[in-house]
Amino acid sequence: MSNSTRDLSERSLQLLKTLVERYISDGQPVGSRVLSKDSELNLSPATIRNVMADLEDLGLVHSPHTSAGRVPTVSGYRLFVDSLLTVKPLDAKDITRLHKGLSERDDTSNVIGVASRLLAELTRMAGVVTLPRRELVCLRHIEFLPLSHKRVLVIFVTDEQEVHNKVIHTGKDFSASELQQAGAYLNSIYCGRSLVAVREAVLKELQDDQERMNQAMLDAIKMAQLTFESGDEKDDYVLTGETNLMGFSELSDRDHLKKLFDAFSHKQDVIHLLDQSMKAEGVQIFIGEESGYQAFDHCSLVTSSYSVNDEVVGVLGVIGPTRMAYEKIIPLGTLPRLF
Amino acid sequence: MSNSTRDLSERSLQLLKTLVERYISDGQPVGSRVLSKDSELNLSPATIRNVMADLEDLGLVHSPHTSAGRVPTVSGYRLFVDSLLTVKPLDAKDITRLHKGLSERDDTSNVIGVASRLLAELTRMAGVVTLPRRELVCLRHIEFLPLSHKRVLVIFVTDEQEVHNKVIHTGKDFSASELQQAGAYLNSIYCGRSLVAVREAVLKELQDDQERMNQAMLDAIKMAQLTFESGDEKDDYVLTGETNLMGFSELSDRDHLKKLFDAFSHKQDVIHLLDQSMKAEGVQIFIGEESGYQAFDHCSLVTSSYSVNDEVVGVLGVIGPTRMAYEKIIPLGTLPRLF
DNA sequence: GATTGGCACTCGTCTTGATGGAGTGCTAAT
DNA sequence: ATTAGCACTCCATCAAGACGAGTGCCAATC
Repeated sequence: MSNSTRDLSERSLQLLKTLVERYISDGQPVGSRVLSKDSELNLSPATIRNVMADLEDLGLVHSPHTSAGRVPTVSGYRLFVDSLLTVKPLDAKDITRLHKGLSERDDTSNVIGVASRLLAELTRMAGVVTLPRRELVCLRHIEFLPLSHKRVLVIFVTDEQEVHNKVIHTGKDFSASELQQAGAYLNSIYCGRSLVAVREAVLKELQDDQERMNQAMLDAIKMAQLTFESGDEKDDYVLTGETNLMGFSELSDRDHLKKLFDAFSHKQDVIHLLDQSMKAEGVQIFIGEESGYQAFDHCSLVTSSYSVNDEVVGVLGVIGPTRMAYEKIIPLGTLPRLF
Repeated sequence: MSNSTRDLSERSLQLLKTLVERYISDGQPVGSRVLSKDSELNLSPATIRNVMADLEDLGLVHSPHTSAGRVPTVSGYRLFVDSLLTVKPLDAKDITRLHKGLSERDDTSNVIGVASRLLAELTRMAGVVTLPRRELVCLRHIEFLPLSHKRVLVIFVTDEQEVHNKVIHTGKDFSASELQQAGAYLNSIYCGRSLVAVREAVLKELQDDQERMNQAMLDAIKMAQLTFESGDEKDDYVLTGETNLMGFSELSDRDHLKKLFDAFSHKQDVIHLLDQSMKAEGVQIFIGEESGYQAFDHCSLVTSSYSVNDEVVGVLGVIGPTRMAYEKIIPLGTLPRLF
């Protein structure tokens, strides 16, 4: 069965819309009587019951039991957000708040955290923002410090103020001044290039004839290679307001809650999910089981990617129960433009 | 009423002990019959009921209702852990696991995180470890990088491999090379001294006559002052295994859980609590309301401080329900010695 | 033919009352 | 001082019944 808009009369759609809206605001299965009064079509409950039966056949709504009202299914929500939703513009008060919050950012020097917190506060759900993907971001400064046992601490700064560090194992011990030289050398040639570009350049350098380089240069290149070798660099995200989710009755079941929070702390699944939505432009929505992860079965995730220098490098999103006020959440997808 | 050991007969203490042990393992109020069989004193349930009445008068145990068994109160637990507990030595398997985990640490280069995770895994509760207090830790390297708008990014490394960074606002814009000089200068005089010592030295320098310094030196000192000025440096901690706490029925109430997790993410209260226990040597235990924070009402916190260079710089701890197997948790207080 | 009112039916929730079990407190006997 | 016995209290569980909400279907109506 295809749930496209065409299969349904204007009236059925209208009813589905008010049903979803009503359910989102009340959280109770909605019956034919309320629907009859809520919708502007002057229809009797009986008529509405007929329509509901049709919608149920199409899998858009569902009855918890014989004599409860109807509740939207995932497909129902999907149709709703895709075709029926009337997005509300961002509240002026909220915009002010966003601007204010983001302008204070250099106070904490943590834009990502601030953005996540703002999302959580505004929506009273959970806010999540991924850190910019390292590879797409530019190298600004790199530096090495000696540790004991042939280990070297690498510190590198990307873009404006993100500081990363990593311990690498070198073949031999280096002195502080040797390392300083290496850093200076690498800075002179690789600064301003994206990490992925640096990685490629370094590899090429190592494959090319190494005759024209002296030992110090070679050591430097090797260390750079160790630093930027791919793989182990996990992307990360900042999640705030998780506790807001404990307030929602549909998530307050202990098992669900545990699964959800476990997913939050393992991070892997969440990262994967967010990664997926980074590929899509604009606002992306996963409703309930659509995410494919059991932990998110009763949750929806609304995301939007953000860019630095016209390059998509991360996503921000809001996590809440499937029963969320989509029309207020979706406009937050414009948040990235405020950066 | 003073709950000292002297007020009570050997027998009463013995009974209290078995009661607490039984309650910890079962989680059910324990009645006179089980107690009669559990304890090696051959006493009839009736006699035990008399003793229980005494213990109840002393506020050591409590009846949830007329005909349920008895449950230890906070004072009961307190007396138990202070005087009755027979601490079990650390399981050999666990020691192996700890050693293994800690030896792999430089893989992730995050000892704190690894320790916290190990605590959580071993206890199946929540593990928490504070980061070493910055002020007590030694400066190894400092460096400045220019940002836009009179802002400077400070990166400094303490001890072996902790990297910190901070943005400071300077009076004017500096060039990269000026900043490099400043860093070199500061490194030459302050390396190897503790942050608190550096702070003091810097302040003294600024108060002394500044005639003998050139402008560059003065700028460097001023930047150091901005970097290490006290106050805003919040201590922090790493908490893992929070989700384990959701499994315990006595904490699974939605409200309690929310309060608890809120406390975890606000951090402030937890930090304060951990700070308190840093002052005490050895293992410190907060049982239920003893912590003074409502969020922890049904939790206990077992902590132990750890040192670097014979100086106490942080604490590690385990958070779980008051009904926890104290005899297995407390020996983990020796964990710091394994570092 | 679409819409509506009416009616029987289903199902979940809430209340009530009965039953049984666990555990206590008290008292009298040992 | 300890114990056995007994009456009592309270909780948990279950069944039965009343109630309300909502449905599905059918026949009447527009």
